[in-house]
Amino acid sequence: MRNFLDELNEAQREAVTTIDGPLLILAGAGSGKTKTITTRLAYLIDLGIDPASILTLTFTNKAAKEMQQRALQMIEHTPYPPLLCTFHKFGLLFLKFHISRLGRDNNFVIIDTDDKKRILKAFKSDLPASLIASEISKYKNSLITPQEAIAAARLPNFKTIANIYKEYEEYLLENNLVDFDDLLVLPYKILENDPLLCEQISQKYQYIMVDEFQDTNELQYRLLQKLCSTHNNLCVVGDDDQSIYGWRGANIKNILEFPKKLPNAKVIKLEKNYRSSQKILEAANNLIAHNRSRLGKKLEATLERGKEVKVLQCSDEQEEARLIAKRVKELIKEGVKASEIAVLFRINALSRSIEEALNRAGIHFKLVGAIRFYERAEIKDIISYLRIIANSQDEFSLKRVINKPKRGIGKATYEKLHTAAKERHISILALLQTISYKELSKLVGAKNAKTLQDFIQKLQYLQDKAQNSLDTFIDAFEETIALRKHYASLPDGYERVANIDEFYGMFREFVKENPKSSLDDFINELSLESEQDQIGNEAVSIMSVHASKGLEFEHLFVIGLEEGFFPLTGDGCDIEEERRLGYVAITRAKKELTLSYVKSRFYRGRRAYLEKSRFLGEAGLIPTSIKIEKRASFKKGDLVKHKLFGIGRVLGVSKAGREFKLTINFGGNKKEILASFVERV
DNA sequence: TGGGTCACGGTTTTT
DNA sequence: CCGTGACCCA
Repeated sequence: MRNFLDELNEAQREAVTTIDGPLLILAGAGSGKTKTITTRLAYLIDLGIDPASILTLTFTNKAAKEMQQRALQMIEHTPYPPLLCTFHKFGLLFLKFHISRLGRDNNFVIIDTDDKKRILKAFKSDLPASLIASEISKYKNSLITPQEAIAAARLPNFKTIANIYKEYEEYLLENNLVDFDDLLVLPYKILENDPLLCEQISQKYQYIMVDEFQDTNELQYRLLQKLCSTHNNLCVVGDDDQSIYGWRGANIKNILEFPKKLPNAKVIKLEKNYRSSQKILEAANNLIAHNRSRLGKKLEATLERGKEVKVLQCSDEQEEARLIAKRVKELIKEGVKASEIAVLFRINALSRSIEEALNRAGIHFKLVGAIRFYERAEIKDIISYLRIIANSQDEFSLKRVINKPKRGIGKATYEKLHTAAKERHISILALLQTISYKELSKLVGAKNAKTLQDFIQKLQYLQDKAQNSLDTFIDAFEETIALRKHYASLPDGYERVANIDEFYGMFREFVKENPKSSLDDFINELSLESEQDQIGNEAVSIMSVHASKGLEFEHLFVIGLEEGFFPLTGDGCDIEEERRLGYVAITRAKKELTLSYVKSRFYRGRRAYLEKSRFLGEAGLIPTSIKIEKRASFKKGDLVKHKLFGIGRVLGVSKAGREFKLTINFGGNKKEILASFVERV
């Protein structure tokens, strides 16, 4: 153990050896955060603390996996490893043991966001399912019940949403489904209702660590409070300057106010940076210093001065992409590994020109986090099949696959089955399993009845197979359902077939490694799995700034540093969060950093003329021109044309924020209009 | 049932 | 400009 401590700097060592009471480790970008956490874990165990009493929570599977690996390397003599997993995985484990306290069976199935929307769509409403989904998520994360939501709703739209929320919850309960929010909400409710259990659990986990604490939402924070209610041994690690998930509910106050909320909390700052050159850190420090709500810390360089940060000015996105591709090619020629090069952008729409230019230059690249594996239609099809095989109540999965591959069972037939099942208060599958052929043909016609009976027989056969011989299950699955064959017959099926093969392979591997597990276990494991970890060795990575968090590259390009794109302005824009995004982007770079902007960019079918980003000036990369007061392009007496009102004459000009407002006389009709909405005649 | 056409709207993403 | 979803007709 000694030697592990010797490898740490002073602040890191203090963080590792402070083990009692609340502790906030403010870990700047590239400051050895993972090393500190994993060493702390090893240290605790080395002190003789029971690994079973240590809990470490992360946000992503990737982080959990990485830490697990690194910690295990350090811990040599432990009978069992400490629990280190995502919040959601912890919730899942908890529910497997305790969901019975809510009167529910622990063979529940986890649904993902896509499934959620599918369910919501079935409750017809004119509001988009995605909106309803996010509103429901907000309710859940604020621990508001459907009844409370209905009672509080004033506006008609909110009433609709609240009512759908109620129906949705009933649907989940009926089908024994659990959504991602439930994995946290339900454990919280259980702990809230049962103080004795809460105390027991808190006693069980004497030492709790949380990674990326700046990304916790309200519910996660409250769950943590429950978990450490008896001891307050809560060590949180994070960086307020890297909080970039406010828009999805992360509450930056959790980290900003941690010292205030827990007055005896110790705060340790890790400010020594081991990743980037001095020049790069300077830019990062300069930029983030413009934020007001932060705990305040400054990255200190340990590496050499390095190259100047480059600012690349281009006329348009074509040139920008071409110049970057050219430089990337040079780097590769010089022997730089492609995996050490990345191009980042604020919004995915900007990736296109880069992709094209890299393609043209013959550079291998990988678009990180575009469409996720398990969100692909073909994979979701298989998963849906697996779900109905594992849990025959699962109606929405059935809906997805009942006509896949096409069997001629369309919407109309499905509706007939749905109403018939509802009348009898059973699931469609149960209906199909019990109904006689005669009755079924009366309901949907002889041809469909035959198809459905055949379908149900296949499912029953597979259900049997899943229970008795999971090792050969997946082969039996392809034999009976023939999804792979189906996709292979489609014109663009090549990639889909490859995905299906990969999935089948994953399944076989899982069964091999977990011989005692059930199909249910596989599905649950899968729902929490993502695969953003495979960043190719041979390829240049191109990705959004969000997707780059936690990664590092020797040579980094950040494109689109223009007002309106980065920072991305618009309604609900949080300029400080945008700045933190800029900070995250810059601090990904180790040796060489290039920031580019264009004068004009083709976007949404039109060419937009843009100003360079204020971040360039704030980072001290270009001289901050003393703000020249923007002059109005119109004056009194000018003739102008408006799309709707036609031609008019300017009567007056006034300022409206960064813009100018014109008073215009359209044939006796006086209007106040922003200058950007009219053009000179 | 399912293929075709048109209108519309459009950040960032993990579990 | 491009993908999605609603709607219509064979």
